[in-house]
Amino acid sequence: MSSIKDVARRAGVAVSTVSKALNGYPNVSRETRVKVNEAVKELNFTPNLLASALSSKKAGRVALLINLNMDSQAVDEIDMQYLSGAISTAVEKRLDVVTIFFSMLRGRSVSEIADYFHSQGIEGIIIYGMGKEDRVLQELIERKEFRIVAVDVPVVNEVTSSVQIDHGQAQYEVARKTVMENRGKSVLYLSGRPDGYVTQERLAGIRRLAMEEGLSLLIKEGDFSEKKARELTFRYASGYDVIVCASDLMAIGAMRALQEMDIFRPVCGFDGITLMCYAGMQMNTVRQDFRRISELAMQEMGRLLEGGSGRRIVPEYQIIRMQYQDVLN
Amino acid sequence: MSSIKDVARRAGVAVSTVSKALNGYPNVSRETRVKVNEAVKELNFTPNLLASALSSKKAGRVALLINLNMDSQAVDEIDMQYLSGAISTAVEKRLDVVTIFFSMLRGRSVSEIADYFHSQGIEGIIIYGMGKEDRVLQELIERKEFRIVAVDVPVVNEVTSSVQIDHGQAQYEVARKTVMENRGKSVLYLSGRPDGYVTQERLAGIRRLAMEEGLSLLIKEGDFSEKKARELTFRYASGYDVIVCASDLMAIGAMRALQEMDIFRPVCGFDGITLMCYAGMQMNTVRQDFRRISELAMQEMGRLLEGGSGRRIVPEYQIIRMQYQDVLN
DNA sequence: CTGTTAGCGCCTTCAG
DNA sequence: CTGAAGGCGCTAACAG
Repeated sequence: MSSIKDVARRAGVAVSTVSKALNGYPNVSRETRVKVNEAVKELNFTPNLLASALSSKKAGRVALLINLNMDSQAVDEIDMQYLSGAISTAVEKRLDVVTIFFSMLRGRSVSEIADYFHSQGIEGIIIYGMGKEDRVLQELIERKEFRIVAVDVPVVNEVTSSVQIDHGQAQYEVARKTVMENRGKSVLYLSGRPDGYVTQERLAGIRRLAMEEGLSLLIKEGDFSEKKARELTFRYASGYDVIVCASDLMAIGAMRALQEMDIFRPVCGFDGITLMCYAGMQMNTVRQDFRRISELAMQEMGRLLEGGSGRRIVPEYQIIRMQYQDVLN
Repeated sequence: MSSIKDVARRAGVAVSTVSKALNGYPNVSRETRVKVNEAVKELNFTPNLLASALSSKKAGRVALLINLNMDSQAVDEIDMQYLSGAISTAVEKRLDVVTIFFSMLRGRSVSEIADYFHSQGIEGIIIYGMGKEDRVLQELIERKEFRIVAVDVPVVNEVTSSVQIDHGQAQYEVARKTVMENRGKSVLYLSGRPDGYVTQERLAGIRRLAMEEGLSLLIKEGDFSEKKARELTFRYASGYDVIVCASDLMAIGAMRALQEMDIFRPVCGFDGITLMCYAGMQMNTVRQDFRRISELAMQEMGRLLEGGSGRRIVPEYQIIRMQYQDVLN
């Protein structure tokens, strides 16, 4: 590996000049810039990130904080989409990325975590699936020591932004479609974990629908759990016309229960994960593009890292009526 | 963030002494070691990885090279298991990890890739799902510039190891079980992509079985593709007693086809992914513990990074007869 | 516009 | 066993 020194010698200039030329500083003449670039090509020079980060105090490293829930292994798809979206746009933006699972942080205090990040040269954090009760992350955000982008959580300040779809509206529309199609008058709603931010928004959406359409509505906490959804469906489904679930996994659980009970009720899910196709389920769902959401998050991170100020972003969400489709087509 | 200097001052010793104490050098007295540790605690000192890496020329960073195939989104589970296993043991071993997708390397030459890794301070690479034809990775390994652990690929040299299950034996056993249970006399085998290393080993396994049991055997390239498996099943299944697939995804494809054809043939899969349960399929599969495999890979990487020499590791594989289980249990 | 000079935070000989 | 000094590769004032 050749260093900046070699380039300088080869180009017949000083190291600092090379540095400036490479980092796009304005005060470098056309000629020298060309000379430097030639030397770089010839030597196949690639700047040492570690050194550059140490020296400039700008590592440009961002941590992807994701919450792997090992309980329901079926949602890997979402996490992979998140990862893949974030990483690919990080490459474009020449940002370094480390993946960190929530479980690695468990039991550590906020300052321990902060120190850990600092010591790793991490300046930005993208948080996926943060809970409402998560005091530690909450505080990490409040400290404002890191640029943060929170996905699906409406927390913002000078240095943190949020990226999310409009969950309330999405829940409203997908539920509305299902109810209308089936002329339902009563709805059993299986909600997410009560400490999730999205849970509240989606609840608001279904409540608005119930209000507007004069539906009778029973809300039960399904905790995003397939199992729990199944149990709740067994208990309450017979008394309601339509079942609306705050996640696909719960919808699958509800479907399973209905099959066993041998009664029919229209069910609607939410995320639109591929699994649904494999499970052979047919229902309406919002079609979330998790990859895109994550790309946006990283995009926003890039802005923040370059000194942009935090703010809230709400990208347009899109609802695609999803029918049962054989995955093979 | 306090630096090593602060610690030195607080402990009343020189920076170099702190460094030695912290890095477990032998020539430091018991007392000073204690003093240093106290100072570290009090100041909540966390060494700066970037600086330490730059200075020592040992970054301890390892890249996870994974091959996300966006075509069949159903195998995210495996990749997530890989990631999660590798990352969690990397944390234990205090190794820094970056996740890199194959797609990010496409079109780049070997030396470009090598430079990229070097510039990132990457010393080790764990390769998941490398193909046989992959000249670039092949050469990267041959260069011996990086410590490498190849998962499921039997490539080794002084600085690269391999971690894998015994695919031949596994294929043999799972197929054997299925054939015996159904008293089959002929087998349709849907193999994986021809350039995959594991494909050959599994083929050898099924061939051995056919030989030993005197089965008639038809082998077709299924390319690990659900769609292709489906087509092949349509074409050939009726003439054979049992269908053996080199991957779960293909097994699902085969099952789908059989359902549509409305004929019954026992099918056996391979990996044992969770999806099978959701798809409502019942069949024998090897139960691979991808997480564990990845943990072993990282373990081995740790060894290599500490100067251990490369060699081949074949952990014991375990076969668990997997029945159809409702995921809710 | 270009070169000189300090560091960034840590590790590592080499004297003491 | 401990401390002083040099340097890893690069950036960032500051002079020229």
